Amino acid sequence: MKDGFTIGEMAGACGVSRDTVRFYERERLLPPARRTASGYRLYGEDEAGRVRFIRRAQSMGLTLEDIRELLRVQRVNTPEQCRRVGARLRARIEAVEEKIAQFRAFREELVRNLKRCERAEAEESCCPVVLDLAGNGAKAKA
Amino acid sequence: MKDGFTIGEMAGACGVSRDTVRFYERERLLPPARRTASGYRLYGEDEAGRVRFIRRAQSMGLTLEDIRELLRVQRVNTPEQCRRVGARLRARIEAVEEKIAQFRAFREELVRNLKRCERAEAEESCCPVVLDLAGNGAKAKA
DNA sequence: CTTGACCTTGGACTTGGGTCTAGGGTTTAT
DNA sequence: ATAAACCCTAGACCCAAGTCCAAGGTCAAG
Repeated sequence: MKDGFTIGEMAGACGVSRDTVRFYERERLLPPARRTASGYRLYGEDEAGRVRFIRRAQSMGLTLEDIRELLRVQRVNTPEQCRRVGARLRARIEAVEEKIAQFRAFREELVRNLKRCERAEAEESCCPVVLDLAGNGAKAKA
Repeated sequence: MKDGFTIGEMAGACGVSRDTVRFYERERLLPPARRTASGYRLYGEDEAGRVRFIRRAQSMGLTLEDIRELLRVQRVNTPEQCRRVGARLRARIEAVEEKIAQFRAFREELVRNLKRCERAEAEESCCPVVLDLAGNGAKAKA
């Protein structure tokens, strides 16, 4: 049986649980696995890569549904499909760029608060940190 | 009753539902609201700012628990607390920076796929897009 | 003084993304 | 040849973060 990994091996290698892998298969994020004669699932690097992609995408805030969409992109055949895929990718990239901008703004907000905190500390004036809650997009407080 | 917003007004202004506002109060992400004589909740810009902060932080991938932590930072008094707050903010900022880096990598991954897609289209060779699933961190396929 | 649009509470329900359990079968090491 | 450590399925369960509902109270307009 040396032509693949068992579910436990591959799950471990990807930092997820066996149950999660089976769950992804049920949810069609992974294709039905090859099986040994006795019915054990058998995996290779492909599947492992796919699981890692899912986790990465998830940590970027995509839902499993979004990811299913992205994965449908695989093994495209007609030029027509090809164009749709391109469009999908472009949309996704824009969304990611937007997200990066938001993160930067959020970071600035935290930094502002940290500075205030440090200034107060230096002055021994005792940190009047009140998070600058309204932040960028919000109406200022007059 | 012109000294504040009703729950519906302020929820609307923040793009959340009344139920969500009440939920945040129950979860102690908002302090118990002031009330009118008849028991209606009454809000000002402060609370609205706070709700917007929560939503922004959430969209950065923080859980309500994380946000509760950040909010506890408000109205700090002793220098001791001040230092803890500073540490917390610094940790959060680092986490956000890490996240930005991940996003950039993810973006690159999507761009690579898009390029492949476009190249294939140009060549009329029909898009053999197979998402480069393993991506940055993963073991290469041999 | 009623109608409709608001507000109150408490509690049940939902959805997404898993996680766990029971009741089996298999493989490997000893 | 048996125990430990895997694997299988189906289905129940869990948690976060809301969302919805019922049964009622309030307020502004007509």
